[in-house]
Amino acid sequence: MPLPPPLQLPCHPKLLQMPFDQEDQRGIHGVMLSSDHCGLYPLPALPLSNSAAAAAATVALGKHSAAAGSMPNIGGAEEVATTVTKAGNESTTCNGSTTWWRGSTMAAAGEKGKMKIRRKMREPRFCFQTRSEVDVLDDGYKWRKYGQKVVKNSLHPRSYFRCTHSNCRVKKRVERLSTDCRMVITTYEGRHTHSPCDDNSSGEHTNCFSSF
DNA sequence: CGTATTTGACCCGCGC
DNA sequence: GCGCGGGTCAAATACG
Repeated sequence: MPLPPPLQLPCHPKLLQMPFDQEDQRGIHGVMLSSDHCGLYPLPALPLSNSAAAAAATVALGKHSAAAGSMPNIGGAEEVATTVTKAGNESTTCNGSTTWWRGSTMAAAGEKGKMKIRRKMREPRFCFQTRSEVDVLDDGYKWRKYGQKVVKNSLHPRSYFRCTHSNCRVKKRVERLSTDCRMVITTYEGRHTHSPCDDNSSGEHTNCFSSF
């Protein structure tokens, strides 16, 4: 069996990008979809720091075919997307940059003493709830883990990743639902400044999400 | 040996 | 002001 394809987002990346551009920069911006093999369904409240995320679950969605072609209420409140995947983690070769995120994050935040500034800055976020056998879904980007934390009210630790691209400050958190260990919550924070293809010189990924 | 991951410590925001 | 919990750092360790 060939390697499973990268994570297929349930809608067009252009649509995923929309909330970033339309909403303010303070809160969570998510595409909150749930998906099973037969369709999409609203999500329960997610364990996000911003309680407003709970309201995100109210998005009414049709069948997956509708989601693939159009995204209702995309410009409204925060939403979360979920898809089903059994994708494994393709191990792609990093470009070898030793500065990976420091060049961007530390430059933007300054040194440690300016962490306050950095933390004040809220990045737009997307949340995906995914039924997956693997924690880290291959979305076409190259991620580097920088932390793991056991969070309260969760049986599973939360993992923290950064995009390895030198000028990309995108982060993502990955955690499993305590109520259903098969479900993985992936939260993207920030926007990629590059296409996934930039991370994979092989060009293996044809579905580039240039919008995150 | 270079790179990625792990993990304990630290920092900060927020609620009380 | 204090404590808790989430997020990040960075040294140690693992891995290819």
